Amino acid sequence: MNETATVDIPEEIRAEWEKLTAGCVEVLPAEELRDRLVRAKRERRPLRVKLGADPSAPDLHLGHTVALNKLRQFQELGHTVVFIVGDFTARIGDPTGRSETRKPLTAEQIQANAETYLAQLFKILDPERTEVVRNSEWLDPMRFADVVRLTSQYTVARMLERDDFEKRYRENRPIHIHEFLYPLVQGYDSIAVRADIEIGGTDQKFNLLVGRELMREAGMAPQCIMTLPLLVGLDGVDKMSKSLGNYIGITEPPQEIYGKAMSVPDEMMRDYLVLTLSYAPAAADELLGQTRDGRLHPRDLKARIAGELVARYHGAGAAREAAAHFDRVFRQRDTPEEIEEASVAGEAEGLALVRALAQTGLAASNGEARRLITQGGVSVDGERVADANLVLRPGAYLVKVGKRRFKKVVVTAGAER
RNA sequence: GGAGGGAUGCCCGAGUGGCUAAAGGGGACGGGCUGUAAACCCGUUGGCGUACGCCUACGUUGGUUCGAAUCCAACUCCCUCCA
Repeated sequence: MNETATVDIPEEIRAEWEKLTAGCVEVLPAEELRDRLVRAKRERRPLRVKLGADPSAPDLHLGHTVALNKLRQFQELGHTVVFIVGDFTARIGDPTGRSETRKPLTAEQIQANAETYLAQLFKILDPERTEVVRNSEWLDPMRFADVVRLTSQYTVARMLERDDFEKRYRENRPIHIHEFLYPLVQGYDSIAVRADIEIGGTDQKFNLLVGRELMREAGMAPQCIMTLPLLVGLDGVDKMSKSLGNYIGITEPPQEIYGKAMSVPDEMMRDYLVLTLSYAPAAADELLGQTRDGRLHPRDLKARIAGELVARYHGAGAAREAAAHFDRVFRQRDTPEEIEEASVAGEAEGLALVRALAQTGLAASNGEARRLITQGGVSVDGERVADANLVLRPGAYLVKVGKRRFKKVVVTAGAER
């Protein structure tokens, strides 16, 4: 929020301005956004705020919610969200980056994904103020001549300005021609939905700007763009993404959300407060200040974040339960209230613990089970197991692996069949 | 059309005939400590067997050899450069 600070904001929209630009990295151009907000207010005309997403993976995680939260804030001020389901783009499969080539999705998969997507979307967005459109609506009917016309509005040199293209070009790594089409298609979407504003992560800046160019070319007022930080994932290093496994999915069970949130590095707490919980930056800083001068324990602040995240997606009751569960299992090292039960068949004299672990899924293989025992990671009925050759006689046992995996293992005598 | 480079375990990446189940890093997992599934430190990290051991694995197929990830041939895929 650097350059926006220099813009004069009239009193009539001061509060909204603060709210809407909170957490943003860039607002371009700030004057245009200001003017649009003022005009919208005077004319009582909601602005159209665009966000597009390819329904390639059906589950939303907190990273996605950063932009959605921002859209929600627009809605709270009366504006309209135009959500574009990139069903056309998903069909082609975006090979951007060095991630392994994404297999193109079938129409059915896209349809199914889009549906779960939308269902999750409205956990955050207000359906009353959301228009959902699919970009196949206007991309499917395009003829090749239309595509050529679109491509003629941009140059290779300008395309190469995009960071990741420039980098790959310089490093002699492949850039596929159709990747050049993506920014153009995204920009064309803006024309199709007559966007006033488009928001996206900082990695989208280039594409968002292309939208401006194309709109201007088309004789429309170019959209304003707002970029949001990329939420860093649980590892504290890379952006949150499903493929990196450092994510918290919004449909995950309460205990998972809570636990994963507790594993977020301390330094990330501010981002989580502002970006995932929509705290005003000043309020977040106040809390962090308290942790520094000892009035608030960092752990307690993190617990608050974890609890509020659970509450957001599962309700306050679930949040309390998740917190209680976490304290019980991880702080007091106690056993959880509910433990999954698994039954395994043994011989008359029982079954080797190693096998029991492998067969109940507590270990991936006998070898891993043996390793876990050797490393002191397994306990049975509260006793740490030292002997890797321990045999469980028929009966029921509470088996714990590591710090957080429990299972009630029932060993039955006499092999079935 | 021509020339060159490459394909290794979950990922990255070393390894150019036996000492290589394969260096190193990342990730993951376990332990210690703690404020937590933070941070930090230590350890483990193909499968099967209690174990000497056996099996599977270095793009695919075949070959050379007592012995190959390492040599040869063909094939598949990928990348770069010149035109």
